[in-house]
Amino acid sequence: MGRTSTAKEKLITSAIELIGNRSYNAVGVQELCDHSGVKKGSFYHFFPSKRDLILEAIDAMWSKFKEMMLDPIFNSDIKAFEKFNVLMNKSYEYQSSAKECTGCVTGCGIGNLALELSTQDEIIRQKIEQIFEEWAQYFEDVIVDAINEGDLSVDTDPRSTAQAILAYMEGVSLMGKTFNDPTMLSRLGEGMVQLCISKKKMALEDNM
Amino acid sequence: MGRTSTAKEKLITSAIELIGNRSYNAVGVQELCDHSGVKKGSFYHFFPSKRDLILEAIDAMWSKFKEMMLDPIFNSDIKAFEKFNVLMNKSYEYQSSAKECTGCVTGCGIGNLALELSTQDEIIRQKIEQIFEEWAQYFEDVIVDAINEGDLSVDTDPRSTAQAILAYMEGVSLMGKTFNDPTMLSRLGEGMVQLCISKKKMALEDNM
DNA sequence: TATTATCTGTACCAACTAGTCAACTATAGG
DNA sequence: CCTATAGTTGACTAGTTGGTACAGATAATA
Repeated sequence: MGRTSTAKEKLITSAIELIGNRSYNAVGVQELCDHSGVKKGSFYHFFPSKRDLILEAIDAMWSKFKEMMLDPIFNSDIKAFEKFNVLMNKSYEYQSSAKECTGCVTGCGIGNLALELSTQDEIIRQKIEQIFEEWAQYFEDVIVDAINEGDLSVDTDPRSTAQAILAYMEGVSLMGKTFNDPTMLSRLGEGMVQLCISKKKMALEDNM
Repeated sequence: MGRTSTAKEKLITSAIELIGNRSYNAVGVQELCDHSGVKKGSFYHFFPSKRDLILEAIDAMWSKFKEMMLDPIFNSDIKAFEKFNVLMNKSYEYQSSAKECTGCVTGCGIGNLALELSTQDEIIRQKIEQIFEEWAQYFEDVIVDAINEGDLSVDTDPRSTAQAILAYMEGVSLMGKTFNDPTMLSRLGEGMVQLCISKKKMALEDNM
């Protein structure tokens, strides 16, 4: 019964694109509507508020990121350790094409929203916190694998190492965006592996 | 001649506080004026636009950060390597008190603005790029020292290592803000040192 | 084909936005 | 003490913001 519509999907897509390129507060409801060819009445038919749109857009971004980046890499049979490098390379390619397309390195859409909104909207903060937790879990699993394969010291703390790598990725994205230079991602990408070295191993090394 | 005024300083201080806690676009000129007890007319007497205020506020933030954090640490005679840990600890303390005071980990004020405005305002982007360049220089000098003191392999690339450490700091701040948990800074702080280990040394280690 | 839930278009709103302006006041320096 | 100058004030604008109201259009189903 009733009619069907693609307005909701179009609005979410536009939100990811426009807000991803600028910021949540810099993009208005009207612009979102114009860009997706949807009238305001439809906007508020599907979303109680702009905030509800961004909430759904964040979910969509995360799903897309998992589907296109994390799952293909982390479910593959690449050597555990190498997965981080592959992820960084894919990120580099993504930011490169973003720059060619829009003139700007846009960084990590989720990280951008995290910094903009964490102190202003507790629900959004919690949502992104949960995403980061899930994201770090991908890394943690790989680190555990690497330990089991003997590529990483048994003294490595998988959880905090995973968080450190995620922090580093976000930091590198931030630098890439600030310098508007995608090569930052590939040049600094190597650091990810270094974050895996445990302190114990470093101590051993000191005595070499 | 004419009268004197503290309005300009008060506005800059308020901008650092309010925009630092929320975001550039989330804080209006009126609120800035109310918070600093300055009338709008005076605002536009001192600043041609809101954007000009943030430009000066960024300079003030950076000066204050250098004066209170970077200079005391990096001009001290602490062992080169240890300086990174001291910086992270001081950052942890700063974010802890921010949380006790406002309820929120605010992260790095400069990094926050970088992500919010880099794609929207080229001048601001360049300003922050330059700040990051200067900031990384502090790190680079220390790394060169550490190499000379024999604490770091001669194969270490000081410049890209310095950038990696800065990226990591910014990423850890982002995580701390997203999790609203200052202890993130101290727990992940150790990773800074690991980023200094050169690949050559890692290769040696692999053959152990 | 009629029904009915679903969706769309338009006109609207109050609140807020950054920014303007001219009249006013205080004071530093001669 | 004067006065040029720097700073203050509050009322004002024009445009935008997120959000609302609701009549009318549309199409999936029965």
